[in-house]
Amino acid sequence: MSDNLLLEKQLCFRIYSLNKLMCRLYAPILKKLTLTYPQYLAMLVLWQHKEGISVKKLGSQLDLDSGTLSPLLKRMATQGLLSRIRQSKDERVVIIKLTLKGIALQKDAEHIPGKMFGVTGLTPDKLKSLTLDLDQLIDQMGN
Amino acid sequence: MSDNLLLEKQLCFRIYSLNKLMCRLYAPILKKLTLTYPQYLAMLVLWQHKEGISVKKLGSQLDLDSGTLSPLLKRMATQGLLSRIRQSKDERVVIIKLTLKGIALQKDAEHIPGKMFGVTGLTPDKLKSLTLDLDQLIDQMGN
DNA sequence: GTAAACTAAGTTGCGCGCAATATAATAGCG
DNA sequence: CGCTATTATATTGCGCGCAACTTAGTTTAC
Repeated sequence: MSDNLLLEKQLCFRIYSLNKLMCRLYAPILKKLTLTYPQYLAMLVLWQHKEGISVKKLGSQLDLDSGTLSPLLKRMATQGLLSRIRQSKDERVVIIKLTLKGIALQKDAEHIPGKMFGVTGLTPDKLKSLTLDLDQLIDQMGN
Repeated sequence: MSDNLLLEKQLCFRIYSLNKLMCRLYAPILKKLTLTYPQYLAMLVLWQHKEGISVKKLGSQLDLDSGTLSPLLKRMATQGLLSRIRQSKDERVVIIKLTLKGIALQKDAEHIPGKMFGVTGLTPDKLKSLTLDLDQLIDQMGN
């Protein structure tokens, strides 16, 4: 009976733990913007598409399906951060567009990346190489 | 307005995506063992503690609190994988102990780490260095 | 020895993440 | 044109993950 089944040996457990840690560190910061962690990730995309973006395209960037996004976006619409409008040209498509309130949140978020970078304790070079490693891994694992 | 808020620049998004990818790749394999991904992680600890372990200690190894673990362990007990017995010496403590069925599952799981390592496409050296990097990051971020 | 503080586990409620399914609109093909 | 296949979004149900709270048992301090 080999010891390959030790928790400490699993790469997946490190990813799992690190993801939880990230969420926990972001949560109190994002709470001030009334955003959850996944909502923040959605906002990152939406801030780059102030002209509006379909649920489908948003989902492909975030790697999330409509089963996750539909209720998430509905909650954000309730908060007044975005509007959900069906495209008349193709009635299947719903376009997500930030409201002025949603756009305004960007200013309050601008300090976050720098702050979190500080928390990681990484050097810029180390961040870059880790980013490359993770991208390669994500690519290899089939996304 | 700098571009620090680009999704593609975020380390946290890579961790988030990679974690989801991991779950998706493990899920079909673990389904054959009637385990979810978090349940599998719990089993890794339990297979190393066949004499039994308290919910508290299990939680500290997995970095999960009783709010997550209690229902998870209850479901696993329902499946007949483990027993939950209060310690007479200290009635607050519940000891989790694998059943014969739970112990037997280990044989069916032994092929998983090797299989998943193959999926990552990593060399043993690369796995080792990535593991060190992630451990350092987890450590720095305060666990 | 009793009140207060602490600890372990459980419960409730909510937001994901995803499988499975449903609904409705469009595209493609004969 | 009509029928099928495909596409976009939404819904349902379930298992986390965690905050907030509850319950019950133990420790501490006076």
